[in-house]
Amino acid sequence: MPRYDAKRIEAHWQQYWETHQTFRTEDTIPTGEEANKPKLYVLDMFPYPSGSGLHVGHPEGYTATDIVCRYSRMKGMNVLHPMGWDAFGLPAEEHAVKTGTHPRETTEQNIATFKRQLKMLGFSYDWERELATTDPDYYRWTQWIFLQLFDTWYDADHVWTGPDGVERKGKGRPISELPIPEEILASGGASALRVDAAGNALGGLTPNRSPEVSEAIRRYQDKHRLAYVSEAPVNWCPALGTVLANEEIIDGKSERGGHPVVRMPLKQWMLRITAYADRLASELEPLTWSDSIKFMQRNWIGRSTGAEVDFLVDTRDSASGRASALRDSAAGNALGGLTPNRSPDELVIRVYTTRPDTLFGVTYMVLAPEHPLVQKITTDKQRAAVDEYIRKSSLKSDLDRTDLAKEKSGVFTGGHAINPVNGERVPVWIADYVLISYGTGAIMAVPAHDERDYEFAKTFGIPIVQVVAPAEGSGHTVEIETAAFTETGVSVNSGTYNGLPTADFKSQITKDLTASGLGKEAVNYRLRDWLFSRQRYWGEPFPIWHELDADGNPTGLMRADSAESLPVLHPHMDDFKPTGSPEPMLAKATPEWLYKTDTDGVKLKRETNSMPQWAGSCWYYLRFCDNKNAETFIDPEKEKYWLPVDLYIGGAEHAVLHLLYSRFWHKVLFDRGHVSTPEPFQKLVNQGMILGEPDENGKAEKMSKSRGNVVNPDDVVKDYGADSLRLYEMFMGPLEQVKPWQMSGVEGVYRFLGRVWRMIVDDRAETTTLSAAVVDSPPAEDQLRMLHKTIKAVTDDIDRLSFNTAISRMMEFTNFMSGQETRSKSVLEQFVLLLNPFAPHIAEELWNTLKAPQLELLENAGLLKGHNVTLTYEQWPTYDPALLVEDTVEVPVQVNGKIRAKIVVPADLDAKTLEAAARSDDAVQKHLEGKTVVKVVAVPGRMVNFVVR
RNA sequence: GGCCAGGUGGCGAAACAGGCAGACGCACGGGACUUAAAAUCCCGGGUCCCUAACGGGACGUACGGGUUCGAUUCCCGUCCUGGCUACCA
Repeated sequence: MPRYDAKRIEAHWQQYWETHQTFRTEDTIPTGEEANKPKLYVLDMFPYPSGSGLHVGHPEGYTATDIVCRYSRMKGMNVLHPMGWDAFGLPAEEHAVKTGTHPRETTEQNIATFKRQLKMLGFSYDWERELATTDPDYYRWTQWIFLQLFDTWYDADHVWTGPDGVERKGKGRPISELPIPEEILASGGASALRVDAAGNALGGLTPNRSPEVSEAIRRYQDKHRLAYVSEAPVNWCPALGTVLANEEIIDGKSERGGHPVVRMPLKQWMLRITAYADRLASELEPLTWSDSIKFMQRNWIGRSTGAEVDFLVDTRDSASGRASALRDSAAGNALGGLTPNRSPDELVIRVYTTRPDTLFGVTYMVLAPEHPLVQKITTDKQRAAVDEYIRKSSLKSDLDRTDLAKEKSGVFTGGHAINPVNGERVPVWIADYVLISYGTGAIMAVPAHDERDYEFAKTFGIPIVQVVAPAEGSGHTVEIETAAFTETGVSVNSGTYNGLPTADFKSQITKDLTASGLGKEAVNYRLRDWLFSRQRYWGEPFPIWHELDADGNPTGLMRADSAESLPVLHPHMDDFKPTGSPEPMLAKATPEWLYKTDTDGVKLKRETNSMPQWAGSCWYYLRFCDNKNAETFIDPEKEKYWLPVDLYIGGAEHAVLHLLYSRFWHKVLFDRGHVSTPEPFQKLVNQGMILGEPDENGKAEKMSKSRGNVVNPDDVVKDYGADSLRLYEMFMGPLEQVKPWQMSGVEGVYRFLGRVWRMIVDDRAETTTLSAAVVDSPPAEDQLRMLHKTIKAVTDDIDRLSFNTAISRMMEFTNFMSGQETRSKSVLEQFVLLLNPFAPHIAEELWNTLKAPQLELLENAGLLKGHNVTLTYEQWPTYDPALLVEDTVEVPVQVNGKIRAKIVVPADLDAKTLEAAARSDDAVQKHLEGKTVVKVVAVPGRMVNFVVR
């Protein structure tokens, strides 16, 4: 009993918190007195409950948020601090393939383990709000949000003012409000059919419209939805049995497991995140996120501005041998004399460039091997070589393609195109350094001013024409024989444009191209639409049906499940083995699950893809505010009260994926009026990774099973207790920094807690009683001053999430106080309150020991209630600034910047007197002897510096 | 290659606004208590030099320059480490 017994104390208080629901946040929005409390929503990135249990990396962020929450409760805030499980995902399904255990069973076991471990660490979560993305009550609403995406199109020109009062351009609107082009409305033969598309929720169908027109409208709408089906080359991973998003592929291999990935065309669900690219980039600005994360997001979105330029194909050497459409006058005029109203059989290569000012330097063009024009412009002579190149590059995985990055490859198609600015005939090549998925899939190559083009031109002996010269005084030099010049400058060899600075040239040529119909300003994004379907079992089924014709073939038309019919549950399955083909797992479901006939007699087949793991994590922070609501995904009042998340802490590995997807969904919900804030996470902090224990060379590596350096929180808690683990993880160093684990450091904070214990408790007594040194009398002045210094330091440190320094200040307090023969009880009580956010179990125990007489009185009077016992809702200590002022200070005295003496003077001594005091010091005089003082700098209370010669 | 973050004792680190570099902790050394050990408590410490000692001096925050009375802190250049990204036209 007398010794600091972490195990007993922690078990007792965890039990207490549980039975008294100490950390329960009221489900209703506070009213009356309570409404004056500021709200604080503090969120952890919820974990994937893996089979291996909690890792010491998890409690790092969780402890940080827990400190903020416990501190804020004591500051009188209404705190929301929930926890849940990102529980869909491949490992549970892979386990099912191996053992036949249903993924739900594995998932539930893993959740139980995680929950036990988190409770063991004493985090102050409101467990009433627990949720798992795999709960039907949860994914019902994931499916519902998908239907919102399915029901939304992006109106890029719509100018509107959101509930936040900010004017925006571009809005997600109901698909029923999508304007239908006249030619579609007229396509059914019925002339001038007037349609009020806005009036109809379901596909804009009106009874007086011909079936052909209705179908055309539906197909048109389907092309504009934020959730749409597209057939495109995607990343198929045979080992995982699923397609993967670009974001999930690293160096041509799957991020999970490192399996090879091949590209093949497949029909897949896509989410139109590119529509929100601009807003996702620009609305990042006001958020309190680290610059590096903002930068990574902006980079991922990769907005660039430039121009699209049309190059007419010179058909005289095309394989088809068609009559030339090229006017021979082409070369005559500045802009090639090409007229905008071209004949339909002319072939045009449209390129995207950020440097339209280098158009005069184009010496060849490149199409991506997959470009649709390749076949048309390839000459018979080159056909064999071109086909061979296409075949080879299609076989290459992305990995091979990047591996070969150093060596440029490509083949001449035999075709030529006409440079619109000077009418020159330029050869057209294909090469895999041009990607079909970016820009137009074709480039104009300017070897003189682009490194990649330069390298390619050198490899294949293509001419290099310099059209930009360094601006005068820029300090740049050009040696076009050895390297490309990629800087901006002044144009040369560019006809009438000569002498223009790059920026001016860009805007001028873009204007001229636009005027002649040969080009236009264009914006491009690195960001691609989000591939949203997977072929696995353990993910959310899509709430979508495909219409079948009389023969049972899909017509390409779709129907959505009604919101009321959700959730779409998983079918029962015994066999979880991947099909080995891109055929989804759910296609193996029973016919009852797969097929139905709708009320209008149309046969329907279920969508058998499932959603990716990102889906559930895109909106969980919303559901925490109202996790039991059966009517809607979140009550609008609760959403308004709790959102946005005030502090979000998690690993930097989610810098672009989860955090971008989540923001995208949130913006769609915002546009559709379901949430009131444009952004979900106001402040974001990334904790640094915890590395393994350093080896004998002092080198620390990432924890991993294969290195055998994984630290299990269970073991640490067993040996030292949860308070020590929490304290150590915060004491290691700054939260955001990468730092190595050192078990001896845990020992150190454990010793500190022992000192705190003995500072207050008599560790030789039979029961937990106060140390004889603790006296119930007014504190001595130095104790009081130490306390107030500590209160200020700890408070300031928590406010800036500097937990390591907060702990060291509490250590200083303890070192000082332990040395005092009598310790004021009131001072110790205040200190225990400061300790509480960091080491809550021992703090509760000490608080109750210090408060025992008062508590006993209350108990005898029958007034003892839960919140009288726990210190959770005690007021956070405040400090008196007057007590922090020292009477005297030690001031360093420098001579020529070198410290020669330290003098003790009254703290408020003015500069003149301070200088005199410094000058009279013996050591200073010695250094001033025989020298001339040219200048004296005296800063009251800080320092004195004599400048001598 | 590009971008971001960082480089301070044997180690993790601190110095928040240009003003005493190394708080706090670990490891280490010495001492007390003990039959002994553990636990606990006390003391010590950047490096080098001078001194028997008290004490004193020089150097020191990756490296080289600069601004300043004064630089770990600001500026320029170089090197190294970690992270992200990678033919995005």
